[in-house]
Amino acid sequence: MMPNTRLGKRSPFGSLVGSSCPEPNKTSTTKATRAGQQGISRVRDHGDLKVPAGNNHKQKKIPESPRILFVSCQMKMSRRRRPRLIDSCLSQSQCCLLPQAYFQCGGAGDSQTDNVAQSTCCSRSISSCIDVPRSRTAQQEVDMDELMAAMVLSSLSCSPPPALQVSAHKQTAASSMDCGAVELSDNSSSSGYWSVNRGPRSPAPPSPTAEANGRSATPPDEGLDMDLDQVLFEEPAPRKRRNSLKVAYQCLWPSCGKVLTSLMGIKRHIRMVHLCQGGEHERCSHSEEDFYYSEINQWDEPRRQSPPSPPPPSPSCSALSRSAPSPCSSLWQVQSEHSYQAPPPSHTVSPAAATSCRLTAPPTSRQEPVSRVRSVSVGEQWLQHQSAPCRRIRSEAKKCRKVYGIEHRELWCTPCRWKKACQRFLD
DNA sequence: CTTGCCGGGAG
DNA sequence: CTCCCGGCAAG
Repeated sequence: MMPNTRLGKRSPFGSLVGSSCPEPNKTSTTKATRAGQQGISRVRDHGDLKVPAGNNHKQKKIPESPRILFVSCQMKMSRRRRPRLIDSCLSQSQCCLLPQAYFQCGGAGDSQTDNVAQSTCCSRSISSCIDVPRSRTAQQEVDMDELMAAMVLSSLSCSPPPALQVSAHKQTAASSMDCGAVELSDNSSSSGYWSVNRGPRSPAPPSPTAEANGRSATPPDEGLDMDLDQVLFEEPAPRKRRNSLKVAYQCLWPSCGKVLTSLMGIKRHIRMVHLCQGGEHERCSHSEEDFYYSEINQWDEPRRQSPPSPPPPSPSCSALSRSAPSPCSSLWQVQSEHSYQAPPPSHTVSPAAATSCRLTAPPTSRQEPVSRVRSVSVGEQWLQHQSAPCRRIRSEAKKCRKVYGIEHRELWCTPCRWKKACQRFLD
């Protein structure tokens, strides 16, 4: 046999994933313990997948795409949802086990330190803000682990802050614009951004009064409806973006939902309206507003239906849940990222890819995205998917039972007769 | 409920 | 080894 390599029956990867559970005593293993071990190990095995390096032909390589998705989704999590572990990490002022260039979590939130961090921007000083590298030239091969972790923890550190003083804010805003511009012009894949094809620093910063009036002075015709049924999620591909693509940014703040077409506008809106309303300067770090808007891309089609005003938010919904796509669409978003998960039948991926739990080919390029939404909830969806393992989908493939029927059991292949995995109609 | 199939036992 | 089946999990 292959000890410690089987997850148990119906393992998430079709019995192809190793189990981290030691096999205590085969003969004395009761059903209950077996079942319990399965349940536990499934969840856990996604965390620490133990896939022996190619010593078993049945082993499948676990794709990296979930992480990529995770990064690209730029998961945003409210403090409420912060895992306790990370919470304790934050509370203890411990530097998280992350590349500090991406994220540092300091406990005190010293404003002086913040300033230092902003000025050096790539320094390794402890800061309560997210330390976004000012320039990462040609780092397209950024470690996805680091990115993922950075995204998670940076999002966690950016819980809704109360406010910031205006004077301090301007300084922060300036540097924020600076870094933001660099980041936008940077490769989008490195930061989870979808870079908007805008020249860096193109618009001059508007006057503070204009900023203050930004909420009401927003052109109302920029309201875009997030047609979540048609939301497709892709990896950033800015170069392929067509000219007809409209980009808008929706504020994810609870009870807001404002949509602006300008990145700076939405940042300014978030910063001014939501982040920096009271005091507490240190909570309002630059780049924090990145986590409170979501980019909406819409192809230039005459499909606008709704009035431009933002939809009335449901009072019971948080920003996360409000921005959450419907289960269907988010599922599709996730699935579209993972070739090993079957797409829903109504989308453009060919049905052949539906059985891609076997990890055959990467997902086909989908050429008809109508709109895209970077939203908080995709990360959560990803987490849910992580805990709901990639199971062996009941495929369309015929099985002996289906083909011949129970009455012709003698025609079945032997494994089918033995209630094993069918080997005649492999899918 | 059905279906696929893993784990395990009997011979 | 073959053969069979309990039982789990997904649909």
